[in-house]
Amino acid sequence: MVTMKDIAERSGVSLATVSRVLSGSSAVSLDKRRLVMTWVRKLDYRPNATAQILAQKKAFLLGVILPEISNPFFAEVLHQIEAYAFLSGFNIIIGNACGNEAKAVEYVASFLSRQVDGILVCPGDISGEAIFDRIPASTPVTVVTQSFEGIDSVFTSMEWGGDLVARHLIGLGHERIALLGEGKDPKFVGFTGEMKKNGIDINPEWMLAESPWGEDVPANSYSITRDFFSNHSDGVTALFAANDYAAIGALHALQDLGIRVPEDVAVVGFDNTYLSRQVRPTLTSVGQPIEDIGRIAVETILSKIDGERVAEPRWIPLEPRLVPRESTASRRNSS
Amino acid sequence: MVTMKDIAERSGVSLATVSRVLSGSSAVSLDKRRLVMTWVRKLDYRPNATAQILAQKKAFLLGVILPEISNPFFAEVLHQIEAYAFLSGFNIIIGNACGNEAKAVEYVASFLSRQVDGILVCPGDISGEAIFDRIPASTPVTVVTQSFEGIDSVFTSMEWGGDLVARHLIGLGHERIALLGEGKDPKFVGFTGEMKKNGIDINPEWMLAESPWGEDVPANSYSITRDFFSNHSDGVTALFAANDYAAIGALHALQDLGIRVPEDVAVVGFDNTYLSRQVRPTLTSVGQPIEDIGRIAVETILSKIDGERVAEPRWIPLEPRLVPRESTASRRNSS
DNA sequence: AATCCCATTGAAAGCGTTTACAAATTGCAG
DNA sequence: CTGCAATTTGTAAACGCTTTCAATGGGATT
Repeated sequence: MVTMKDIAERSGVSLATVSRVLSGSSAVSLDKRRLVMTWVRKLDYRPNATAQILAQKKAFLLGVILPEISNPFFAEVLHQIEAYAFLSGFNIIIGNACGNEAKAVEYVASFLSRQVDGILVCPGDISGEAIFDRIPASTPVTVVTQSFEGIDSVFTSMEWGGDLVARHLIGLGHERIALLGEGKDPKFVGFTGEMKKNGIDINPEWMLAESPWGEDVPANSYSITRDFFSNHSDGVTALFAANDYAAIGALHALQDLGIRVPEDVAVVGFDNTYLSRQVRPTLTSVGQPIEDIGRIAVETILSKIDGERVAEPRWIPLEPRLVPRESTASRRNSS
Repeated sequence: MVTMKDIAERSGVSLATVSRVLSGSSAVSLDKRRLVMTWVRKLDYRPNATAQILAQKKAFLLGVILPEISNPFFAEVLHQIEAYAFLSGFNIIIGNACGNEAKAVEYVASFLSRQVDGILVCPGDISGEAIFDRIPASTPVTVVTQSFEGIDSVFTSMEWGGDLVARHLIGLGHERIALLGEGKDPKFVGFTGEMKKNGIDINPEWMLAESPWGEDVPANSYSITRDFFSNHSDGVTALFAANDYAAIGALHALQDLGIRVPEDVAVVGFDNTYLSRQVRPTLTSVGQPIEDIGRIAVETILSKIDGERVAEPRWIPLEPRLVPRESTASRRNSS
């Protein structure tokens, strides 16, 4: 490997001068600069980032903790983070927690040891506590995709998403709407709140309870939906599922019962996964503004890295987007 | 930050002794060892990985170049690579090329500058040349997911995948089979080869040409398939698509024409994406052994990092898996 | 008691940068 | 010319660790 020392010797200048030429940190006479650059090119010199980090105490490295890379949503978040970090000259080192808190903690330790300039954390289903406890105050952190007490957070407001669905369905004339998921889910809270504002109450019996994150979500929601609509459908004209997987299970259940979507029952999913575009009928869904999340998360942490100290943690809720598709096409037109 | 020097001072021993205790590289008397460890714990000492890298010339870092993280397939490959790297104590630094060769090259430069121990490259659709040219022979590389002239490669044999499809369809009694994709695609080469071995020729007219990687693949394959089957379906009883996206477009086309799948026409996809499980009917597909790819890729590069020098590059073709689903259910049972 | 060996330890030289400080050179006003 | 500031350059000390080499000391061996 060719080092600065080699360049210095060939050019007959000191190490400091070479460093100055390379970094542009202070003026160097034109002739020496040219001389040095000539040798830099001739020997194809590449700086050793490790040595630079040690000397400068700046690594241009961001650690990213993810709950599960192979989940397309987080893969996309990572993609956006990477894109914006790249623009700012930062590299990304990843830690995939796999729902394993100990692994996440170990990754955090690695990151700190490697002198990362900051850590972005997508906690996913593991509690953040253990992670944040091990990050010293001197290392910037921001939570991505969720909000966390006392820590800068960039996330989508799920309540807001529920609002959007409510307004969308109200606009289409629906008043009797079943919910598929967990009642305390913020999106349902937002949804019922917005409905109530419009004088519409959601019957608690239409809350088809299901954990949206377990194994084999589509199959579960299939059977739950099938049960509901074959027994006591109760005049329900729309179904709002906690996510696209659940929505698709429901869709299949309705189709198997001979219930037409959207003519008889409209279906709304959540997350706007690419499934929602592939299924028939295509599925109305609510998407997170992933690009914004990534960009703003990176901006937030870079501003802290650049020394900005803000008194209190910033919570940045972002607005989701409703993407209307066939599964909620207007009833007037279709039936 | 507390450094080894602090530990040394508190314990009243030399830096060298602290280093020896921490690394276990050579014997230290029990009392000093205990003394040092006491202070290590008391001060919560954390080694500075950057300094270690500089001194040891080993970074325990793997660079991974990906064509597109948000593609679920590559996300899963990354996941597996991460899993095995983690077990060996290696961290992963990622570079997302986004089909942009210049970006890939820039990432490679970053990685080298950071003294990564090795680079795993998924070239995707960009030509590897430019990348490999910039990696000095001293840095281990292995290609993942594809094979590349003169470089260690871990990949799925697509010919083999074509074989599997051929045998599967033959076993179900199909003889007139349309192909949806590019004729020179290795999987089709494998397929036609295996068919020929069984005395079955594929009519060139049944080769429904389509680029499987462009924009809006499902829509394209939809119209191509629809054209074919509405005009001159020619007794074709099965369709083998180059990937699941294309297969799903075809599926919808057939359904819209009132052609039953699998009773009238069987459909086989490729890649075994999670779409294949969600679509109705569920889609028979051929999956890559992603876990094996990740594991073997990591094993391969680690063995090179550990100094193993093999004369000639290793090409490691892996066997794909055919996953039979509803779209090729036996015709005897169904019709 | 002298010799040798081994286990333990410390001093110091790296690893490849940056940077504070000082020295040398230049230009220019007095 | 002399003095002074500004510019350019070099020296050397960090940065935090590993590792070579030599030194020390205590047994065991003769």
